[in-house]
Amino acid sequence: MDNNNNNKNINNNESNNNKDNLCDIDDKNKIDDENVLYRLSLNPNKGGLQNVDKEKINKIIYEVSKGSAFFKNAKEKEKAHFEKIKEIKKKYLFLKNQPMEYEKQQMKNIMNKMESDRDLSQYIVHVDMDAFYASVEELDNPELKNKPMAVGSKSMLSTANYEARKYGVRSAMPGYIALKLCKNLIIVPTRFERYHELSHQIRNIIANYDPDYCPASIDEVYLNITNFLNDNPNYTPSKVTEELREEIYKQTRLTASAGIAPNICSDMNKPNGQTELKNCTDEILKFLKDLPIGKVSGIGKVAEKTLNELGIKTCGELKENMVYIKELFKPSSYQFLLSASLGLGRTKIENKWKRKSISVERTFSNTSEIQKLEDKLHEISCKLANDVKKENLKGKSVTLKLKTSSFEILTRCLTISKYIYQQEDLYKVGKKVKFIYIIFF
DNA sequence: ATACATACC
DNA sequence: TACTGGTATGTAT
Repeated sequence: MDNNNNNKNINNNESNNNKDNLCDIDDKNKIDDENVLYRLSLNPNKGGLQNVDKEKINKIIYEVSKGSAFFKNAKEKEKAHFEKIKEIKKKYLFLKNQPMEYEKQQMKNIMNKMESDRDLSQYIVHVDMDAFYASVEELDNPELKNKPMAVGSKSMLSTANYEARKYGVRSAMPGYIALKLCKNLIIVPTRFERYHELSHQIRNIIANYDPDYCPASIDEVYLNITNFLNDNPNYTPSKVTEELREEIYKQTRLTASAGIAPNICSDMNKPNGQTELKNCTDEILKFLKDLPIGKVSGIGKVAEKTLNELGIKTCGELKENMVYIKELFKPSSYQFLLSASLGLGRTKIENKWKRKSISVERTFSNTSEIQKLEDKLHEISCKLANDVKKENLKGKSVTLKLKTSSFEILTRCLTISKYIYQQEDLYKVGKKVKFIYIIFF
């Protein structure tokens, strides 16, 4: 959903006060609140909120959050990450002083090989609905259209309409903070059934262009229009995409944005409307050169910061530094970053999704009363048994997750010898999962 | 196999 | 008053 969009837009422009100077390791021994705010996507320096009084908004957000347990927890995590970064930086400085001639040549070979394997034959489109939940609510209640409105609750918002965004309200923001920013904000509760209904409708339209489309979330789909283009030679990729978006609008009165690219690097960024990246290596590399790494799907706040601290801010810089990345990161991270730096994604769209887990979680007010906790366990085991039954599933590994009042997450897992699916069994195993241990230690 | 962190929407 | 909920994957032990 647009969660991601908002976060990704808050990217690092010139605002980084760390100067990514590799010699200032010791100066940066302290974690200031600004770092924590960035971790929470609330960095006062970063934008993403056009035409708004950023300073005022960020001040309000900071004032509301700073003393909270939530903020403290984030600060602890930030500290831990900072220690990790220090280690990586040390190694990096060492490597920078090595000639690395052999490794550099090797990296060139690897990249050349990957470049020659690049598949430019496919046209992949990524379709993403605009402010989906909020747009659906406006659709069903047009009175909301010109008023600041968000979908969710006082605890958490899923998405906000554009009117609300003017005030700095956005997805993944607690509703009570949003209300501080915009006291007239209307908060509408979620209606998942309705969103799913429309999601279905939209997918049916998309199926006309690629019956093997792949849903990425409730409001996002990948499709391969190569066959459609072959069957309809009078179309261009952007014409297909335009028509597809128009068709969605005609049938649902909802708008969508889309990216067109030769592989799934189209999930790198999604501005409004549609953007086409031509099936041409030079175009791709040009596009990537100045693309902030944080825009890459799969690089979140933490990885972005780690790389930024190494002086790597764009995919172009990432590509130049891959020799070092190979040494500094674990193999799978290295592989991922290498592909990202070259703008290589999957060229095939697989929609044979198989679920690997199913879960239910609920947040409740602080308590250490054993009875209340057991009641909660009962409640979630009922919901879980219900969901499991609906999908005709069974499993033999049960994980219990507990969030403390200080926002620490504890998990304990128990794998048993036979598959279970009934509520009573789920509850029993849930209780066995070192439950007492979690609570008291 | 288990615990925890990160990422995405 | 109040910072979600669901799924996947990576990393460390």
